[in-house]
Parts: sequence; structure tokens; C-alpha cells
Amino acid sequence: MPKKIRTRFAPSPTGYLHIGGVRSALYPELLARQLGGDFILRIEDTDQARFMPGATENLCRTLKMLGIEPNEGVWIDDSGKIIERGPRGPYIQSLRKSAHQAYAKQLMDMDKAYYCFCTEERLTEMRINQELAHLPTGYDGLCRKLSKEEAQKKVDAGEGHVIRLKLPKEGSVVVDDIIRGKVKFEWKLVDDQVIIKRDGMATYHLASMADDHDMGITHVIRGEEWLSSAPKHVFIYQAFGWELPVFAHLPLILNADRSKLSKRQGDVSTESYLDKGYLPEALINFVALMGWNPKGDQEIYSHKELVDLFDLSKVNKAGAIFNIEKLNWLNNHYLRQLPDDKYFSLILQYLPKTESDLELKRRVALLFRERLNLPAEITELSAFIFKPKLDYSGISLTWKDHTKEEASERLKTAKEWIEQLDDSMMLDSKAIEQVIKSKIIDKGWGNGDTLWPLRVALSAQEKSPSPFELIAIYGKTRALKRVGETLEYLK
RNA sequence: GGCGCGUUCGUCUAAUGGUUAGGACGCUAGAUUCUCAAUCUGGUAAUACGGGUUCGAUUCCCGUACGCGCUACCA
Repeated sequence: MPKKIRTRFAPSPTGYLHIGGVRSALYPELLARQLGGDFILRIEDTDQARFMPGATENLCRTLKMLGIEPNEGVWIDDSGKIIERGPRGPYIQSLRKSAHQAYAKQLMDMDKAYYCFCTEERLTEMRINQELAHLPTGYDGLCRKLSKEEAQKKVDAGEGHVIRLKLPKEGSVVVDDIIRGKVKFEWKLVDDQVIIKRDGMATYHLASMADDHDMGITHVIRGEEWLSSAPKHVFIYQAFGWELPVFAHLPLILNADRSKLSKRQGDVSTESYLDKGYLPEALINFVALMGWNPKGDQEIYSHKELVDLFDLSKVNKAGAIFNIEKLNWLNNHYLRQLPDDKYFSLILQYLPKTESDLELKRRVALLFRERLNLPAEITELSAFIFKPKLDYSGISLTWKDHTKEEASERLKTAKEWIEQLDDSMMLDSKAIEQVIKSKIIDKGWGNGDTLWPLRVALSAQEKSPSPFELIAIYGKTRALKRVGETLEYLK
């Protein structure tokens, strides 16, 4: 029986989940779902200094909203409390400290690691000197030369220390990556990495590999920034004789200037996109297609379709710039697909609180639906509808070279038409359109010279929905009031 | 500086040792239309550069350029 696929997303609780993180979570999730495997969420909090309270909750909440749910590991319950589920916990890395230390000890017993007593000051000075001499930077191996007895004596004497990997000094390693193929590194250029810090906590390199192994992770899917340190990871796996996972280093998501996506440039917090009204479906669709494509001309994919189609080996190698225009287009698409009730519940908050007529608000929301990339845009687009009185000073009420008198004449007549409108058709803009257009024909007028003044009278906007739709929205009384006020204004 | 990765329209991408190098977003023109939006139709625009290999390279190889990542007791 083939081994069960187990993938994971392992963020650090140092801030909000950013867009790149969404993809780092999505791809492993897609893969696990497709192959009937497990998707695990592990929190990597070994850096106490960068730990941010609330970050784990935020990460989980955001993933939950996006519909990327792990079936094992850290999660958040409905009351907002962090929970852990699954048989291979704890899934919060700092809680695995003693296991990491035991692994480090084993590595030392195998002579694959050693104590280092060098101070920060010495290390800094060493690095500066290396830079000045234009030499590659890296640990000079001073403590590597210490005998085990000497080192143990220092430790017993209570001297502060870290544990470093004892990497080969010659030869090379090949990291096999499913996206990039075989990547070769010379051992002599790989630094003796610290794996246990002075505070006893493991660094990423040991902690992540140990946990991945202990949790049975089969596919390590992570950002390209890890490729350079992959040799150390391979070393650790091999030192313990563990079976290597499949490595997949994802291309980075970039700012417009092609630098790594960062908080300095634009908004990268996924939660803020959600808050702005970008729909989870749009975000998932968008992020999935950055750096991967199932071929063909389809642009819209549901999460389910992505699960079926995803193929790790077809992920691109080059980084991708975050293109908000396309996200907007996708959001417009998904907004229009939403069931009316759901759509309205998203829009309501952007319509005036002072307006109490919920049914009116609902019809306004539906009226502007296809023009929206984001829910908030409706506020400005529809503001005129809720104003008690319109200001016509900034816009022409006359069609082309028509005169004010002609416009007034049209409006006066249109007012009568509105009055005569059958009450039963007041909600039906198509019916209203039919009636009014036929009356225009009867009069021998043109659509433009009549409809333009009418629409502007109702909206005071250069651009707006049609006069028929506006009459339907307003109802007879308010529509007549608007036209009446326009007539006053024209005098 | 060293090491690693990368490079197809402005952006996201597809394709193949032989194609008019395809799609989408954007932009743009037209149709529709009272305006806008939506919709439909059309247009715009790309294989970084230089060498090879080959009958033929965008595709394979080498080099150059450029970009990015890493170079922490951060992840």
C-alpha cells in the first residue's frame, strides 16, 4: 500500500498571515485532499523574541475564513480558543523543546554536532573581518576543534553555549526538489548552523526537520527562501537515517518592483483583504493561479476543482508579481455569483445607517451589483439615491445642443407619464421602460433628448443606472419629487 | 563579495525541437445604448542578449546581462 500523504503548513506566529502564506498553506492542502492524505497545521514559535500574542489565533481565523482547514494540528474552535487535535502532538513547536534537545544530543553522540561557546561579540567581529577581507562569511569552526572532554568541562562549569551542526568540509550534496530538479551545493560553503540556541530552544533547522519527521510529513512544501538551507536539512535527515520527504520550494510572490512581497510595499495582510470585501473564493482562485496553472483557458476555479487538478510538479519556478487588477476582476465575478441574500449581507454595512427601509437598501444593492469590485464601492455609487435633495449645479440637464426650455418640456411631460404609471408595475423597471419608450415614440421625441434629462433629474450624476431603474428604486412619490425639484431648479 | 534560483505580451500564464507563439487581467476600438456598468466582437503587446547543437530552436547546452533569495543563537 502506498504511503499516506501528509503535508503541512508551518507558519511562525510573528504577525498576520500574508498572501504568500495563503499559497504556502493552500498548495499542501490541495495535495493532501487530492490524494486522501492529511493536512497539518503546526505553529513554529521557537523564536520567543519575535512571538506575537494573538498571531496564532489570527492565522487560524484567516485560514478558516478562506476554507483552508487542517484535519490535524493546531486549530481554532468556535469560541476563538486555540485547540490541538490529532495523535502526533503537541503541534506547537515550543512545546516540543525537550524532543528537540534529545535529537541534538543524539547528533552529538554521532559526532554530527558540537558545543560552541563563542560569544555574540566574537561572532560579529569574525563576520566583519570576513566581509572586509571579501571572504565568504560563516562560522570559522573554532569550537569544532574542541575535544569532547574539553567541551563537556566547559558545559559542566556552566559556560553558555549553543549546539552547531558538524557539517562535512568537502564534497557536495544534491537536494532533489520536485519543482526545481536536482540542486547541487558544495559542503565547504555551507555553514555549521546553530541548531540549539543559548536558551535551549531549537532553531528552525532542527525543530522543523525533527517535527516533520515525527509527524510523518511526506511533502515539505515551503517558500524558495529555504532552498539555500536545504543542504542542512538533508544532512539532518541523513544523519538520523530518516527517509527524505519530497521537497518543493515554491517561487516567491513579489511586489511590483520584483522584490519579495513585504509589508513595506502595499498591503499583504490577508485579513485586511478579507475585511475589504475580497471574497474567500476569489482570493483562493487568485492565489492558486500564481505560480501554477492547470493548462487550458479556464480562469475560474472552485476549491474543489483545484483539489482535483493540482499538480505540484507543474508549479512554476519564477516568482510572480501580485496583480491586484486581476484579483478585482475575480472578485467582481464571485460577487455576482453570490446568492442574493449572502450578497446583500455583505453590502448592507456600506449603505447609509440613517436609511431604515431595508427593502429599499436591498434593491439598491442588487441594482449596483455588476459594477462592484468591492462592496465598499457601493457607498459612493449609490449615495445620490439616499440624499433628500440633489444638487444639479455640477451637471448639465440638457441633451447635446438642446435648450433648457426643451429639457423642461421633456421633464414636465415625463412627470405626467410617471404619475400615470400603473402602481402594479412600479417595481418592474423593464415594464416602466416599455411604457415610457412608447410614449416617447408617440411624442415623436428622441430617447436621448428625453431620457438624459430624466436620468440626470433623478440622479444628478453623469453616470448612473437607467432612469427606469431609478424610477423603480424611488417609487412614484420620490421620483416625482425629484423631477419636480429639477423643474424648479431649471426656472 | 560568495552560493543558489530565475528570465515568454505591462501583469498572471499556455505551448512545442517545426504554431500566424494561445488564453486571462489591463488598456483600446466597435456593436448595444440616454450615460455608466454588464455583455458581445475586434485590436494592442512577449520568447532578455550572445554563442553553440540541429535541416530547424522560444524549447536542449554554454556564456553574458539583469532580477530575486540565502549568507543570524529569525523563520
